[in-house]
Amino acid sequence: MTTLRKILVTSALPYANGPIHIGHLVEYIQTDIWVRFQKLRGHRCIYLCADDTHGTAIMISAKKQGVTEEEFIAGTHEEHQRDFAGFDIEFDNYGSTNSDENRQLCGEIWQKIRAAGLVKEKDIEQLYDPEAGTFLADRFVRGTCPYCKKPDQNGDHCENPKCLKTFEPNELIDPVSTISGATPELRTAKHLFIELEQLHGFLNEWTKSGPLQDEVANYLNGHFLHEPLRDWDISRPAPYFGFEIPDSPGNYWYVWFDAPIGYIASTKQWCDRHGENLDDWWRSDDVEIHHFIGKDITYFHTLFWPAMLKSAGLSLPKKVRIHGFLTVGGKKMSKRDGTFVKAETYLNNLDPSALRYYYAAKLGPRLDDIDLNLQEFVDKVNSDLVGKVVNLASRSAKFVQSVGLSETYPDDGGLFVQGAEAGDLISDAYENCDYARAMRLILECADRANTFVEDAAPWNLRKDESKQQQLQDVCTVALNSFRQIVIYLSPVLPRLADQTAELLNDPIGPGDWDKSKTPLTGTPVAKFKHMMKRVEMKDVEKMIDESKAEAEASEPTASSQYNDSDEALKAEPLADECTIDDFMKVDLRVARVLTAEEVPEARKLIKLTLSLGGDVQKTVFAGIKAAYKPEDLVGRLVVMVANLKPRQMKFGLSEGMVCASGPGGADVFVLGVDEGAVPGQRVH
RNA sequence: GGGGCGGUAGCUCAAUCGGUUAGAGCAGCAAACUCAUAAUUUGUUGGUUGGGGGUUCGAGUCCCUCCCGCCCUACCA
Repeated sequence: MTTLRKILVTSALPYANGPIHIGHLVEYIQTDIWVRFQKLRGHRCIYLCADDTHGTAIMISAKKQGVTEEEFIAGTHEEHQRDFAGFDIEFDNYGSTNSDENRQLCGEIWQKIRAAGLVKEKDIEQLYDPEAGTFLADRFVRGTCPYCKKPDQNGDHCENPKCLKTFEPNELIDPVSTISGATPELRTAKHLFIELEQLHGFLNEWTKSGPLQDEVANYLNGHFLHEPLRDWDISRPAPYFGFEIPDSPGNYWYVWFDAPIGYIASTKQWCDRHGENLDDWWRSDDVEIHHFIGKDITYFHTLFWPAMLKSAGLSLPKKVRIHGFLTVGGKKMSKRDGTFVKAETYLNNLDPSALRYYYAAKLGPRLDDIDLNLQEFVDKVNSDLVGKVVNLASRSAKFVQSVGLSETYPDDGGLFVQGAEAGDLISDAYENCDYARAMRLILECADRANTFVEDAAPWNLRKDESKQQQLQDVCTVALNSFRQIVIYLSPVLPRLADQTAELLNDPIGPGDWDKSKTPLTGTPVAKFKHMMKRVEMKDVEKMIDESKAEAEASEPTASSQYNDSDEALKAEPLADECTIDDFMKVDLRVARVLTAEEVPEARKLIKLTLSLGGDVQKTVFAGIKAAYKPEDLVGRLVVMVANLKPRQMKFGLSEGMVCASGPGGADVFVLGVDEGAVPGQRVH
C-alpha cells in the first residue's frame, strides 16, 4: 500500500470578466482529472479555486453594464460555478478574490513582505485618462510608434514586424485612451514595488529544484534569472477595483498580488467549513501543493508567487504544472469562425464526458498547445468510448442479466491480470499528467478484452443449452474487464463510473483504485442501459453555428446596426484637407494580380505582378504576407497606385502600391472592386 | 533585438542513456463476424524523421548551419 499523501491542488483563477469557454476547460478538466485520480488512489486531496475579480478590466465591464463591480462579479460567479458543474468539475471550494478572507490574508502577507524589507516606493510617470478619471495600463493606450511611425500600435510595443520595438506608452505619438478616446496626459503617481532582486538567489535555486518542467526552468533562466530582477510594481493608484493597501491609503494592490493569495483564501473558507486549521495546509511540510496553470501566466506563478510565499513563510508549491493553449482546427479560437465556444454553448449541444475524454487523450505532461480537431473529436470519442469501452458492457451484460456474475472468477487466459498489471503504468501516467499515455494504455486493455469476447463468441454459446455456465463465465470476464477499465477511466469519466457501479452493483469512488486488481464475482447484473451517446457531427456543427451567432450578436462591429467602433479613426485621424487636383495627382487603377510569390527573405512582403490590361505590367512588393497567401491573390482585381515613383527595395524595384486598410500584420485588408470592373480602369 | 519550445505516415501522437527493421490510434484498403450504439475482430497500404553538413560501430535522438511554425519579453489579466 502506498503512503497516504496530503495534497492541495489549484487551478488558475478564471477572470471574472467573461464566461468560461472550451479553452479554459482544458485546465479545469486537466486539474479535475488529476484530483479525482488522487482521491481514487485514496489520498487526501482538496481542489481549490476562485474567481479573480479585481483590476481595471472588471471596472470597465461593470461600467459598461451600468452595475457596480460587486454586482458584476456576483453574476459571473454564479455563471462560472454553473459551467464548471456542468462539466463535472468538482471543487472542494470555489471562492472569490473579493472576499474578507482574501483581504485579511493579503494584509498579513503584505506585512511579512514589508517586515522583510522588500517594499520600496517610487514615483512613476504614467498616462492618465482625464475623461475616465483613471490611470491607463499599457493595453488601454494606442498610438503611433515613435520609431517606425506606424499608427495604431499598442501601448508598450510596436506590432509592425519590421519594427517590433518596445517602448513606454508615454513615448507614443498621438496617444489615445481606448477606454474613452480621450488624449491621455502624463501624471506622476507613487507606486509600491517589491524588490525581487533580494530573492534572486532563492529563485535561482528553487526554479531548478524540480517543481517545474524543464522547458519552463530554461525559459526563466534565459529570460529573467540571467540578469538582475526588476522591481515588481505591486500597487495601483485609485480608482482601482481591488483592496486598498492598509498602510498606503489611495493605493491598491495590483490584481496579481491578491489573485494567487486567493488560493489561500479559498483554502481558508474550506478549512472554516470543515473545522481544519489553515496552517496545516499552507505552513506544513506534509502537504504537497500543486498549481495547474496555463503558460501565459508562467512568471507570475514561478517567480512572483514563490517569492511572496517565501517571504511570508508559507509553503512553496511542490509542482507548478503548466499546460499550453487550445487551438481549434489548428487555429486560435475565433469568434468569427464559431470556434470560441462557451461552456454553456457546448453543454447545450454535446455531452461533457466527450470533451473530458478528448482532452485527456490529447494532454501530455508538457506545455505544448493542444488542438481540438472536430472531426477527430467525433471519431475518437465514438471509436474509443462507444465502440470499444462501452461496447464491452453492451455486448455482454444482457446475457447475464438474469444470472449475474459467476460465483468464482473463471479462467480468462490472463486477461484480467494483464489489465491489473497495466494499472501501475496507468497510475504513473496520471501522476505525471501524461493522460494521453494513460488513455492509450487503458484502450489497450479494451482492445484485448474485445478480442477475448470475439474469440469466446458468447452469441454462439447462448444457443447451446449445455453451455450456459460457459456463457456466464465469458460475460463475467468481459464485464470484469469493463469494470477494470472504467475504474481506470473514472477520473476522466465520473458519470460512466457511476453507471457502471449501478450496473454491477458495486460502487466506484474515492479510495477504490485497488478494486481494479480484484475481479468482482457473484453479484447481480442490472438491466443494461445506454451509457453514452455517440457524438454526432451535426451536433458539433450546430454548436459551432450557435457560437458564431452569439459572437455576431455581441460583436457591435459585426452587427447589422452598423455600430462601428471609432477606434480606427481615433488611431489615425483624418488628414489635412486636399483639393480635387491634389487627389488627381494620384492615379489609382484597377489591376489584376497575375502572379504572387512570397519573398523568402522578407518578413512581410509578397511580390506581385499586376496587369493593367494588354501588355502593361507592374511589379509591386506589398507588405501583406501575414494576411494573405500568394495563391489566394492570383487572379483577383485590386486597386493600385499606378503612378507612384518606383522605389528600389532590398528585394527589387517596386513600381506602385496596392491599396489596403487595417493596422498591419495579419490585419490587412486589400481593396477589391465590384463585378464588372476591368484592369486599367482609373479610380475616380 | 533577446529568450523558450517545436517540425516524425493523410490526421493526432509515441519512440527510456545514442542501440534490432522508427511504432500506435484514427482515416484508407481487403476479409471475417452478427452479441453490441453502422459497434467488433483479422490482415494490409502509408515514412529520405523540415533541408544540408558533422561526431559515432550505430543518430529521430548529440553538435553546427539553414528553412518553417508557435509562444514569451515584468505598470492586460
